Amino acid sequence: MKDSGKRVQSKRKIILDAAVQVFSTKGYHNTRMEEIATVAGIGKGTIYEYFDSKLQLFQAMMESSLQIYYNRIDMPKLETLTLEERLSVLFESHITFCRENKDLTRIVFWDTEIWDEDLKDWTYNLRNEKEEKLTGIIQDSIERGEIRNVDAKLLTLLIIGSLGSLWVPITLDDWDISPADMAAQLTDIIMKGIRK
Amino acid sequence: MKDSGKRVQSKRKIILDAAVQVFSTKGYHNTRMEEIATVAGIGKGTIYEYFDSKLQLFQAMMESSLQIYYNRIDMPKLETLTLEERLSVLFESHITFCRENKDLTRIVFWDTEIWDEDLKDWTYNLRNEKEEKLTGIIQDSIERGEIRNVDAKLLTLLIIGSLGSLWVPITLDDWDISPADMAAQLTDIIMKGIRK
DNA sequence: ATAAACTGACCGACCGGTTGGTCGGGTTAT
DNA sequence: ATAACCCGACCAACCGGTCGGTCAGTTTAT
Repeated sequence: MKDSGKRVQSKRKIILDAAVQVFSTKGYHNTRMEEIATVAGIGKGTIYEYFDSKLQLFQAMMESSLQIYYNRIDMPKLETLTLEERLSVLFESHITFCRENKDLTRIVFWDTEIWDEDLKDWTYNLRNEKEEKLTGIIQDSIERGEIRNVDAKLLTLLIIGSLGSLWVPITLDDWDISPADMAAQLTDIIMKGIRK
Repeated sequence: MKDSGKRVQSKRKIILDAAVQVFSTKGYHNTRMEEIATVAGIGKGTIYEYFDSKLQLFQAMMESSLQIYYNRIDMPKLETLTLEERLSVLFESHITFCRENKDLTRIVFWDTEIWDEDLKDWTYNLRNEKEEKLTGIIQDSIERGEIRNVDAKLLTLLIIGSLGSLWVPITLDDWDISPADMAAQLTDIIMKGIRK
C-alpha cells in the first residue's frame, strides 16, 4: 500500500471521495468495490494499490469524515465565552456542516444499511406519524397560550433527538440517576425553556 | 410459509426472539441464518418453514420490535393533560422501555453494523471526548453560577441528541427556517431552560 | 389392542450465485 | 529503456436457500 507523495495523496483523495459517495448511499455491505472504482474513474485493482481492503478503505473514509466533522463543530476554547455563546456556535456550525456535506452527513449520522424499500417506508411513516402527533400537541399548546411561540417542528426534533441519545447510557446501566428523575429533569429543562 | 395456529405462533416467537438476539449484536449482514437457528435451538431449514427469507425474517423482527416500542411510548391522548405531563410520560416510558428491552433497543436506535473493533473504539473515544468536553463546560457554568444546578451529563445528551436528529430535515432542504435562526431558537430554548 | 399407514415438522448436506481480492500483462512518463 | 502505474479477467471462499430423507406422533384397519 502506497501512502506518501503528492501524487499518491491526490489519488487517495479521489478514491476516498468516491467511497463517501457510494458508501453513503448504499451502506457498507451493499457497496461493490467495482462501483467505487467506476465512480472514481479507475480500475478496481488500482484501489488495492492505495488501500489494503474494503474494510480498511471504509475505515479510512470514516476516520477522515469524522475528523472533518468534529474539527468543524469544535467548540471555541476561549474561556471568556459564555455557555450561551458556545451553544449557539455549536448548533450553527453543526447545521452549516450538514448543509454543506450531505453525503458525508448521511454516513456520520445514519450508517445503517439501506434495507428494503417497503421496510424503509414503513419505518419512516411510523416515525413520521409519531413526530407529527408531537408537533401537533406542541402547536396546540402554543395556540392555547400554554407555552410561548417556538417552531413546533424544531422543538419536536429536540425532544425526539434526545430520546435517541439516551439509550446508550441507559442500557449500559452505569448511571446513578433513576428513570423517574431523568424524565423529571428533562421535562423540567424543556418546560422552563418554552414556558411563557 | 406457515402463519397461523397456536403452535406455529409460538415457534415463530422462538425464532423472532433468537433473531433479536443475534441481529442486535451482529447487525444484519454479519448474522448467519445458521447462528439464529442454533440460538433458537432448531435446524437452519426449520426457519424457512416459518419465514420466507433472511430479509423477511429481519423485517418481521423490526416490525414487531418497532410496534412494541411505539405502542409503549405512545403519549396519552387525554385532552386534559398539559404538555408538561405528556412530556414527562414520554420521557419516562422511553427510559423504562430501554431499560427493559436492551437488545431490542440496540436495534431500534443503533441498527448499524458492528465494524471492526478498532474503528468502533476510535469512533467511541472521539465522541466521548467531545461529550466529556461539553459536560465539563456545563459543569463549569454551574459552578460559576451562570446556570442552575442540572445533571451535566443529562444536559449533554439532550444537546448531542438534538444534533443527531437535525440532519434529516437539514439535508432534505425542505424547511424555510435558516441555519442561524434554527441555532438561535435551539440555544434560546435550552438557555431559558437552564438559566437560574 | 396393536400393527400398518400416514402426516408434516424438522433437519443439515449440498448447490450455485456473488464478490473481495490477486496477478500477469499492458500503458504512461521520464 | 524501464520503472511506476494501472487494469480487469479470473479465482476461491462464503453463505442464503433447497430438498430429499428421518422420525415422532396420529389415524386407520383388522
